[in-house]
Amino acid sequence: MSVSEGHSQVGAEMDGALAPKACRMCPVRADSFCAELGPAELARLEAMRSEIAIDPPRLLVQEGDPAVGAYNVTSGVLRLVKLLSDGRRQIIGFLFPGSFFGFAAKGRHQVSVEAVTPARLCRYHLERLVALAGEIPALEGRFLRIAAEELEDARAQMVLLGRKTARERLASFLLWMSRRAERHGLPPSPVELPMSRSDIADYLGLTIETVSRTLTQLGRDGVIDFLSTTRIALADRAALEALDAGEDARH
Amino acid sequence: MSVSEGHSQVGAEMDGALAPKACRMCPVRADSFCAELGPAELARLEAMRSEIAIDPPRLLVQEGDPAVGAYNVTSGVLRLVKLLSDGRRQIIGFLFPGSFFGFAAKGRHQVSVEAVTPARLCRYHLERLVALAGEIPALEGRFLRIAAEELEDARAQMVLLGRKTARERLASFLLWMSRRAERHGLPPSPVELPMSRSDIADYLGLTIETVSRTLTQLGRDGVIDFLSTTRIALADRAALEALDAGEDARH
DNA sequence: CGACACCTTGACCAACGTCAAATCCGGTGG
DNA sequence: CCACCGGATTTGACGTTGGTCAAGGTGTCG
Repeated sequence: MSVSEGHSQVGAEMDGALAPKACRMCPVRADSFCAELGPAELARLEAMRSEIAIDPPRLLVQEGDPAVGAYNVTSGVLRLVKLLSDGRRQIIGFLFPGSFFGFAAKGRHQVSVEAVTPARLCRYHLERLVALAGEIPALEGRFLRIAAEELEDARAQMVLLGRKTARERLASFLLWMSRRAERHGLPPSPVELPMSRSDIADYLGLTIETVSRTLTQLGRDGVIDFLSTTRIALADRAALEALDAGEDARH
Repeated sequence: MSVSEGHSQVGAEMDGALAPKACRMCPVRADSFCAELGPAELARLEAMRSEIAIDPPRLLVQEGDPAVGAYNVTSGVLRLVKLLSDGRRQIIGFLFPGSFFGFAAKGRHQVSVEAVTPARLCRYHLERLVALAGEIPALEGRFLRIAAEELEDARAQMVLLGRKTARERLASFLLWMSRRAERHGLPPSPVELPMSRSDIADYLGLTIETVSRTLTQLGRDGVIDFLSTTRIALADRAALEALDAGEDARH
C-alpha cells in the first residue's frame, strides 16, 4: 500500500461532459475558494480542473508525496492523517464539502489524505493554481484567509489535545460538528457522525475505548441522546458549552 | 491587568531616528517577511512602521483583542498563549527574531502574545500591511508561505500533543530548538532555553514536574548533559531523533 | 442466517498529575 | 566577600485519568 497522485491509488478520472457548466451549477461553490471568482476567471479555473472520486479506504495523498495537486471537496468526507514510525496515528483534521486542500510548506505533503466516506473532489495542478492566484489578488487573499482559518482551528485543537479532559474533548467535538452543520443550513441537533469511533479517537488524542465510555457517560448524564451509533442529539447544549470552554476540569 | 495595543500595556514607542535606514541595516531582515521587498517597496513599508520594546511579563496582544497590529520580532522571545476559562494554559508557539505575527481569522486575535525575554518588534497597521500585500504579489505570496509553514508546525505539534509520551515530547522539543539554532548559524548543541520550565510544560501539554523529572531522566541516561539549568548539550542525538520520530512508545 | 467489523463494557494497570518538601541559584544588602 | 531572601527547579510519595487487554454485544451485508 502506498503511492500517490495520478496512479491507481487515486479514484478514477470522471468524464468531463458537464465540465463547462459544472462550476456554475456546483452546490458547494459558495463555500469554496472558487466563490471568489467572476465568470471569466471561473472559466480559466474550469479549464485546469479535473474531477475525481475516491472511496474508502483509498488514499488521495500520502504523507511525503511531492505536492503536485490541489483539491476541493464537492461531496463526502476525508481525513488528514499523520503517523509516528511505530504506527501511532493522529488525525489532524477532516475535509468536508467545500474544504480546500493542497498547500505544502516544503514541496511535499506533510499529511496523508484518506476517504472517510465516498467522496468527490475537484483537482487542480498546484503550480498552475498558484500561478492563477498570483494573477488574481482576490484569489490569493482567499487562500490566505483559508490558511488563517485552518491555523486558528489547529490552535484550538492544540488546546484540546494539550489541556482538555476526555469529557471536554468529546463535548468540544460534538459542538464543533453541530456548529458546522448549522453553518451549512442543517439543524444543530442531532449531529451526524460520518467517521468511526477510531477516527474520533485519533482526532481527539484518545483511544476508542475512552471515546466509547465517555459518550456512554454523557448519555447517562442526560447531556446527549443516542438516536443511533452515528446520530447524537445534543440534549443539554449549555452543559456541552461549559465543558467546551473548560470551565472546570472536574466535570 | 489586561488590555491591548496602543496602551500602556505595550512597550514605549521608540524614536524613529534610525528609521530611514533601519530596515536596510536590520539584522533579522533576511529571516523576515520583508526580505521579499525591493528598495522602493521597502521604503513604503518603512513609512508605515513603528518600533516597540516589551519586557516580561507584559502582554503585546491579548486573546480577543481586535486585530489592528501586525508584528515582526527583531530581538527577544515571545510566547503565544491560549487559556481555558478555569485557567489551564496552553502555549501554542514561540516567536523568535524574524518571526511574524498578526493574521487573525475573524478580526480578533485568538491568542495572547507575551514577552518571554525583553523583546523588540516592528509594528505595522494590519489593514495597511494587507493593502500593501495586495499590491505586491511577492509579499502576499510570502505571507501565504509563512501561514503554510505555521500550519505545518501546528500540525506537527498536534501529533506531539495527541500521541507522544513525555520523553518523546522533550526529545522533540530539544531537537526543535537545536535545529532552529542551527538554521540561524549557531551550533546545534548546546541548546539554550530562554523559557522557563513552566513555559516548556505548557507548550508540551505536561506539568512542570513531569518536564523536570523527564529531563533529569534523559540526563541520567546520557542522552543530554546539563551545562546549567538553561543550557543543555545534546549528547546522543541519534537517541533523541529516534524518540522524536516515535520509533517506539516504550522508550 | 451467519460472518465480520465495529462498538461497548469490564477488570486491571501505568504514565502522568497532584501535593508537599527540599534544594538550587541569582540578586541584594551588610 | 559573604549571608540571606525569594522564586524557580528538583525530588519524593501518592492519586487519578485514561490506556491496555480481553470479552461480549450489535448491526449490516452477503
